[in-house]
Amino acid sequence: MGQSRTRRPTIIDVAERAGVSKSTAARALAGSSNITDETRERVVAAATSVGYERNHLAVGMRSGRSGMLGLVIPDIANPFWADVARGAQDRAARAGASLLVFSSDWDPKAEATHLKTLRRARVDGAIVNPVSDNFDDLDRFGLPCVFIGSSAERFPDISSVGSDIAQAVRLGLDHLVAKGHRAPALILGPKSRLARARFLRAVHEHCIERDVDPAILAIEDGEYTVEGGRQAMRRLLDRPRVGHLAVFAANDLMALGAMMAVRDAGLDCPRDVSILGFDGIPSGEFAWPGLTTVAKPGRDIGEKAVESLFDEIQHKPEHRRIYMPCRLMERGSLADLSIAAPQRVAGAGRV
Amino acid sequence: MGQSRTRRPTIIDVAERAGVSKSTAARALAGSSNITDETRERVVAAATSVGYERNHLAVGMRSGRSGMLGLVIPDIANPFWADVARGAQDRAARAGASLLVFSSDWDPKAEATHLKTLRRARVDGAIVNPVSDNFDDLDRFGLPCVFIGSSAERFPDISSVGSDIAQAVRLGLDHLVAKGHRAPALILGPKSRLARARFLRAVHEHCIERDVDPAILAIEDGEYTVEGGRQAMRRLLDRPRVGHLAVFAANDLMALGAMMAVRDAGLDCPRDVSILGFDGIPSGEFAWPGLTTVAKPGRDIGEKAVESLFDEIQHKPEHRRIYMPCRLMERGSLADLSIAAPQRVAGAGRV
DNA sequence: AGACGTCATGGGAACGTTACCGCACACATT
DNA sequence: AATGTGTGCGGTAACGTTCCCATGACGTCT
Repeated sequence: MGQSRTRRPTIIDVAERAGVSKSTAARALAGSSNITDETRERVVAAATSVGYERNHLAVGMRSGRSGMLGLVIPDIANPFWADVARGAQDRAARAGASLLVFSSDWDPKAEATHLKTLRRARVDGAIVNPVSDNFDDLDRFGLPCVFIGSSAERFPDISSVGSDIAQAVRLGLDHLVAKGHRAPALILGPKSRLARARFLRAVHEHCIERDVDPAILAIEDGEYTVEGGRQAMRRLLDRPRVGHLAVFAANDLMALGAMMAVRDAGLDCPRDVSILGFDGIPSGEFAWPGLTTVAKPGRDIGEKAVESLFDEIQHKPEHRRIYMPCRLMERGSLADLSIAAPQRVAGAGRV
Repeated sequence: MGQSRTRRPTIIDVAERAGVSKSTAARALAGSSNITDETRERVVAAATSVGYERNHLAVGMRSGRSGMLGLVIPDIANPFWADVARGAQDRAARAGASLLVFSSDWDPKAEATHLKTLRRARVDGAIVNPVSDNFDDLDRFGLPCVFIGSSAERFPDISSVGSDIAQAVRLGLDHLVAKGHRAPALILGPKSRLARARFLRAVHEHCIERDVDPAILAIEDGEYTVEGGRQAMRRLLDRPRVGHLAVFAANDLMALGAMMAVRDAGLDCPRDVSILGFDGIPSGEFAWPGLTTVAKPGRDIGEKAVESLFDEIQHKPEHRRIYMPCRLMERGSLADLSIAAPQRVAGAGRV
């Protein structure tokens, strides 16, 4: 209460109170080496009685390990990345480490600044969703690093954790086929993003396995936003088509935007148009109809990234590249053509 | 590239390269005191040439200031808290500080653990959404602290930042009245939560000012979740009523749950039931109809909390208690009875 | 019984930084 | 010419911890 402004007790205070040297006190508190039980108990008692708490700054300076990890993601306010952060945080806490979180806003300059801050703070390592193409600085100072997200593929030398896009796309397309949609239209992200290419490649592979010509698939691009999805869907609806339209969007926000565009056009989802999303953000649950989507394991990615980073810090790079499996969240945005009317299958795919 | 495993350069390396003592090097790098321009330039050149970066751990140990702040919130994966975290993070970064984020999951034990970790990490101060009623430990070690959220009111001695519930409720009720709903039903949180009492008190005051008897308002409780709101709405719909029903939910998730319950009952929002939320989470935008809500300024709260914490750290407690204004986000979940049919006003409120 | 190993403990250095003090020199003042 | 004043710089201590080595006591083996 009143003694707020006094100095925090150090190990020397503990040692004095226990009547031993600081070396002995340190040993007793560390728990391990040669110490009489009696001495250890006395030191521990002294420590709790003065309210001693080990100074991690000093430990870090002495040992070269700060016990802190850095996390640089585009935006902590984005639900997916918040989920990643949560997973990373929990995993780090379980190992007694703390997490320094920074948002780069997809800005390479901000990213560089944050990385500099992390190095100055002497974090033991960093997890980064890379925006910039240039990571010389990271290499130069030897900051152990693990990348997350699709863009990590640009850096083959660095360990990374991401979602298994191939498996996710397969999951989504299999589900579409099961519901009677053989050749869905695609709403993809901007051509500049690497994630787009990976997504498209996975779709192609799947189509070829199923003897569907990938070329017949309708494709529209847009920004990875609600508005981007809305506009892409609008263009899709403007195209000539027969029967039911199924759409696979590369991102939940786009899928939700697409849903809005369907409504704007006076059509009904899922009666006239089926929509499948990709991400698994909570908002999809509240849309009407609920958005069926392929959910990325954000939290698991965060956890695995931390584990991978620990390996990296200890110089045992067992796994260079980890892909986490996604799972399907079935809600109401897909019509089931296989039961209701098995004869009239997806628009462009047949006839 | 190859020189990864070499020791990071210290100020001594800089000093040697510049041909000065480390004191001089430190002075030159600090920028301030008596130094020839020529010497300073030489030191700065040496620093950049060896890639020197000041070790914050050492600085922290020497100065007693770690340059880090702690943030303990219920859940970083909750959109509102993520928004708070984002604001705090940005504000801290602007001041050259880093933020350590922890999620307590509304668990007092986890909260205590996180606070202990923060003290050990020697953060300069902490921002906490308090779960526990017992903060003796905080006082005892004199960790500068700022509280956020409604529950902060339990601790009158500690600075706090929160949303202005009274103003928010007034905003919501005024809007309801403007749309022709004089006496809305309320969906509130559990009786144990302080936020509930504050919300209800604000409603009462507003009603009395408007000559409406608060006792006539229908009230249902529930957990602050989608399911809680759904069940509360179900009970509300089971009650006898006349005409249009308007509902003010104390939380957006509950409001979305209520919306689902309306749909489950075969009714239409906003035709049969109007729903007003409170929080401003992004999901409200994607619901159908879009959720009209009173939005809390999460980001601003985070920023203000950091500023307040800086004041606290420097022992100038100018403002002990800050309430941030909320704003109305109008979307589609409220029927406008004032135009369409001004004669048949809200159910229980009249006649 | 003497040499040696084991074990609990104490003393000191080191991590990288900054604050303080002191020294030497230049210049202005009496 | 002797004294004060200011300025640029170097030396050293200190922050709190851990690690290494030295010391002394005790027990064991030949």
